[in-house]
Amino acid sequence: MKSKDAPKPAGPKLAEFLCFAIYSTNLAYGRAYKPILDALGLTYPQYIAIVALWEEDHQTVSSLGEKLFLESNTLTPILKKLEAMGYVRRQRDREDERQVLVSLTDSGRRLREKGLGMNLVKASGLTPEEFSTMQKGVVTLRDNLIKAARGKK
Amino acid sequence: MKSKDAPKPAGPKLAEFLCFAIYSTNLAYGRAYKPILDALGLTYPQYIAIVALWEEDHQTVSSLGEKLFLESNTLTPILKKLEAMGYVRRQRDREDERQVLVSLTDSGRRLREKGLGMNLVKASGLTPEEFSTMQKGVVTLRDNLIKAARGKK
DNA sequence: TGCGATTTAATCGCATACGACTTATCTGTA
DNA sequence: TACAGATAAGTCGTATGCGATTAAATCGCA
Repeated sequence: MKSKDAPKPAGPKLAEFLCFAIYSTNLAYGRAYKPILDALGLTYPQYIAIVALWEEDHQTVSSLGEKLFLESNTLTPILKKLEAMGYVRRQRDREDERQVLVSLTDSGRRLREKGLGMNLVKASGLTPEEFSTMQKGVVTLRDNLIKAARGKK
Repeated sequence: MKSKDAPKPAGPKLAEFLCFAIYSTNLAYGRAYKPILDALGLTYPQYIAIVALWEEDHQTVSSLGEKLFLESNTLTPILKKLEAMGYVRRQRDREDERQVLVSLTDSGRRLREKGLGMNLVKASGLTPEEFSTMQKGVVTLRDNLIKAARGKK
C-alpha cells in the first residue's frame, strides 16, 4: 500500500508533541476552572498569587515571582488589581525601598474558606496515584526545561 | 514538635497543584522554545498552526481550531498575521461563503526544512519511554478536563 | 417559497506573558 | 564618601486567549 494521492508529508505530528499536550492541557484547565474562579471573581493568575500568599505571607514581588515563575512586568499589574479588589496590601520595604512587600488582607485570607476544595481531582479522571505520579513527572519536566532554557541564555 | 510561631495555615500547597504544574510547565516550554522560534520569526501559536497545516492543508478556520483547541476569535488574528508574513493563504469557500479555507504557501511549506527537528526531547530530560508515557498521560488528562468542562456548560 | 434559527468568521474589550526599557535605590570600593 | 554598577519594581508595546457580540451566509421547515 503505497502513497495514494494526498502528499501527506512525513513531518512531525502535532498530536505527538509533548509541548502541545502541555499547551492544550493548560487551555483545558483554564476552561475547567473558569466557572469556579468566576464565582470567586478571580482569574487564574490572580488565584495562584493568592494561594502563594496563603502559603507564605508578606513576600517581595520577586520572591513571589520565583514561586509563580513570573516576573515583575507580569506580576505587578496582577498585584495592583488584587490590591484594588482589597485582597492584598503593597508597601515599600522600609529597610530597602527598592522592594515592595505584598501581604494578604483579612478579606484575602477569607477567600480560603470560600472556594476550596477546588482541586478538580475528580475532573482529571485520574486515580489519586496517577494524579500524584503525573504531577511529579510534570514538575520534573518543567524544572528540566527551565534548566535547559537557562543554559541557552 | 508542635507549631512554633508562624501560623502557616494548612491550606492547599501550590507545589501540589497539578493545574499549576501544567501552567508553569507551559511557561517553561515557551521559554525553552523561544530561541528556536525566534530564529524562524514565529511565535508558538503561529508555529503550531503551521504544524497543523503541514499535517492537513486547506482547512477551515474552525477545523483548524478544533485541532488547536482555539476558536476563531483567537485564531483569526494569528492566521491574518501568518498571511501577512506570506506563509498561508486565506480564501472564502466558494461552496459556502461562511467558511474561510486556510492553506500553506510554498514559503510556509518550506519552513519545515528550516527549523525541524525542534522536538526538544533532549531538554525534557526524559527517556523516550518516559516522554511517551508522559505525553499520553497529559493528553488523557486534557481530554478528561474538556469533557468535564463541557458537562458544566 | 419565505423567513426565523443556526452556523461561521470576525471584531472588540479585558487580562495575561514577556522583551526592552526606565526609575529609584542600594552596594562595593577606590 | 562619591560614584559606577547592580538590583528591584514598574512601564510600554506586542501577541495571545477568551467572553460577548456582530455580520454574513446557509439551513430547515411551515
